Amino acid sequence: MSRGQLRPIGTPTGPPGDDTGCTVLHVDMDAFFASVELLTRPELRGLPVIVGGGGSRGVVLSATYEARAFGVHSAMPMMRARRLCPQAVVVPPSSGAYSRASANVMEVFRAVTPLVEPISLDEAFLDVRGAAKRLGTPRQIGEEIRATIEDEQGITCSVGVATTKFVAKLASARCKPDGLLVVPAGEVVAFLHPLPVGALWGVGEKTEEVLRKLGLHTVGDIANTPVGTLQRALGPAVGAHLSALSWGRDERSVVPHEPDKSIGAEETFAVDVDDPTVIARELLRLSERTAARLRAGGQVGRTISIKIRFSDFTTITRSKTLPEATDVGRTVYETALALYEALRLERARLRLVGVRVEGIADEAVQTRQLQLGEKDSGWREAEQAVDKASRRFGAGAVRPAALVRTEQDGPSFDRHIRGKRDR
DNA sequence: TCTGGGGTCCTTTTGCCC
DNA sequence: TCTGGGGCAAAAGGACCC
Repeated sequence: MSRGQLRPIGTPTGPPGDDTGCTVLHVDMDAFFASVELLTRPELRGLPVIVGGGGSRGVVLSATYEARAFGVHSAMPMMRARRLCPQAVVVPPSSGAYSRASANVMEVFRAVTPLVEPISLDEAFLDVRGAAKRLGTPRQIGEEIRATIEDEQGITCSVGVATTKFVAKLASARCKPDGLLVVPAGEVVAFLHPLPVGALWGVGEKTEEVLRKLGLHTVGDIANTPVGTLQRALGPAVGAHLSALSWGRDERSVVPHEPDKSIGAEETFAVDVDDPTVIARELLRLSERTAARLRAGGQVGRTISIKIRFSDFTTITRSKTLPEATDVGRTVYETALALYEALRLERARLRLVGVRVEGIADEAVQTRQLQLGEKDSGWREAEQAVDKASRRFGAGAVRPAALVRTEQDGPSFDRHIRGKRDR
């Protein structure tokens, strides 16, 4: 499929104002985090740059194309990335800058259509059906978006234009970086079938392996396999889904805003931990953080779950559903701690702990019976006061006593108050 | 090669009720 | 009274995505 040369621009062959039958755009920023970093550090342009945590256990969050040339890609362990590309400049992530840049590009999208579905900070689907009269064909809209973002934000993006979300997403991936690709309705099957199975949304390492054992290597192979065979190998839902995708069938529409179904926080320790006191303190911190986010969004949740990852990377979860939904950190913590203690881990070495609240609903629509002297109520008011203080004085200004670090807690505290680390 | 942190969705198992 | 099984919700695990 040639890039951007499928049809002459402006010669309608389909419905008026639409030269391809396409209605969906997928916009994907190129090496987003790394590109944002380059805005403030132009001297790094042209160099291999890797954004990622500095610690020994970090992974690559984003890498410039110069770094990718060495085989570096996102989600790769930092250790490995440094080995592959020792000359790379490693930059710690600055999440605030990414959020701001993301908000700016989302604004550009919303100027085109209100039907914007963000998938992450750096990606979104746009339904441009309603924008055609005002702004031209989907291809022209895509080019306009690309030019605007490059002018205003100084970063490039790639745009896939298609009849469905999933084909649009594959199209943007095919024309990366800094490209645009239109896949007209009539060319969907020809576009899809040569692709490797791993290109399909929902096919990761495990599924790919199952498919490989069935002798299926391309999307076309899947298309020519009976649905029943796929379903027996992969389960009814996944099997049917992949079969449909392989023929370009994807009913999902562009939905502007889906509320979160769960909110959580987790942390990988710098070194494995077996001390129950340290683990309990971490559960408290994560519970407070999660509950604060619930309150900030005016939400409550009923199911509390914890996640434990052992030093060998095996992972378990435990959950408990409460009679009443809550947004109180203390309640989240007490439930999380009880779940942890019930495991009776006997000082097993843990790599990660996490806390998550599921079954989320708007606090306003919940009938709030808790205010009538339930044990939550006192904590709730206290935590709301903390929220208020945090907004005025900054996060962490007020914390549970167990989270106030003491001198023997080590270097990170020292660094914090003394500004340097020399003891 | 040694694997982050934020999520979603699907499947299987289990316990409960009738 | 015992047993089977349908239906359901919760719990647990796992694959996957960015």
